Amino acid sequence: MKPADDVERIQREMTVFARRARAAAGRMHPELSLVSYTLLGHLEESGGCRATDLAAHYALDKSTVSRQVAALERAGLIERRPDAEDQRVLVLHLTEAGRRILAQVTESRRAAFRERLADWPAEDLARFADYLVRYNAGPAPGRHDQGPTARTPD
Amino acid sequence: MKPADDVERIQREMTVFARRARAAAGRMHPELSLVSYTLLGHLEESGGCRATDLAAHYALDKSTVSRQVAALERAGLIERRPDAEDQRVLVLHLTEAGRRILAQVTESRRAAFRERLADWPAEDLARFADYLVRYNAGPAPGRHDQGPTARTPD
DNA sequence: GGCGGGTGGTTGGGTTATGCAACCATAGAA
DNA sequence: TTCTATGGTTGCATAACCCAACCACCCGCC
Repeated sequence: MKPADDVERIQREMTVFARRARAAAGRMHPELSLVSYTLLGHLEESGGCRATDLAAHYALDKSTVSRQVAALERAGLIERRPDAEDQRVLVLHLTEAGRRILAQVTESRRAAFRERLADWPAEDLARFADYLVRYNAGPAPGRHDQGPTARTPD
Repeated sequence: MKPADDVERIQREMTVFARRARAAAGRMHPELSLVSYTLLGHLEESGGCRATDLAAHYALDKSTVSRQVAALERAGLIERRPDAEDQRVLVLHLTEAGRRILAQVTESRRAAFRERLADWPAEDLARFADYLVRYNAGPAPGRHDQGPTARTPD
């Protein structure tokens, strides 16, 4: 099979996945949208970061992230701490409640995933994850985002 | 690495991909949203299908698909042909214009993908695509969709 | 010390995508 | 025929986005 075909398959299947994941997330956890969940996950993984970092990483507008973050804060799942280095910056951290909810949803999602991935060899699973990471590590298509020296889009 | 960790990585990276793809799609092809593009792609691949099939496949609501389809028809990219077997059914087909646009966008997207996937061994590419297909082929998490004998969600 | 550009964040405004529920038409079984 | 299930459409409310305007702060430079 030609690589170009694989590229198309990748695009298509990724989209299918995304759509279903969104639907499933909304269905399973009305309290935590897929985006919110993802943001929380990112916070946990990064151990706290700025709103701008989130925006860059997910190719979202500042304002969108700002609102999402505000909602998460209102819900008591994260807190914003001023940065000592830079007064403009608000570093986002998970609260205990946030950590708890996140773990809960993660576990629930994981269970669902595990079910459908049950018959996958661990090796394939790892390789699949590696592929995704590798893919996303590259520059975003048609848009510059993320990265230490991310420049503003326009 | 534990499989559970890989499962989480997969979820997270898929989401990142989805977000960026959406952003990039909107930026590159204002005329054709990511969803529309995907629907067209599905039509081409399937050689015509019902709106319900699309909804099931992408875990979208009937109404959402109905509107998207209506928009695509207004844009002259698809046409709805009554099914001889079942008068309720409208089979969706790509028009010439639709086929053309689709090819155009596909090529453009493919170029972007190719760029970032340039240094991937063809073997990895194929395997990556296979993983995605295999993943999506399974039952949707938290929701039953698609499939010959798809039962209604609720 | 005071300016001016650049960056982090918020808010106002408007658009689009989506889901849910209600409704119509047709198919199929009782 | 009547009753139920299925394909589709439409009304309505909501959520998520993006863009642009704006405020606060950092930094280099006068």
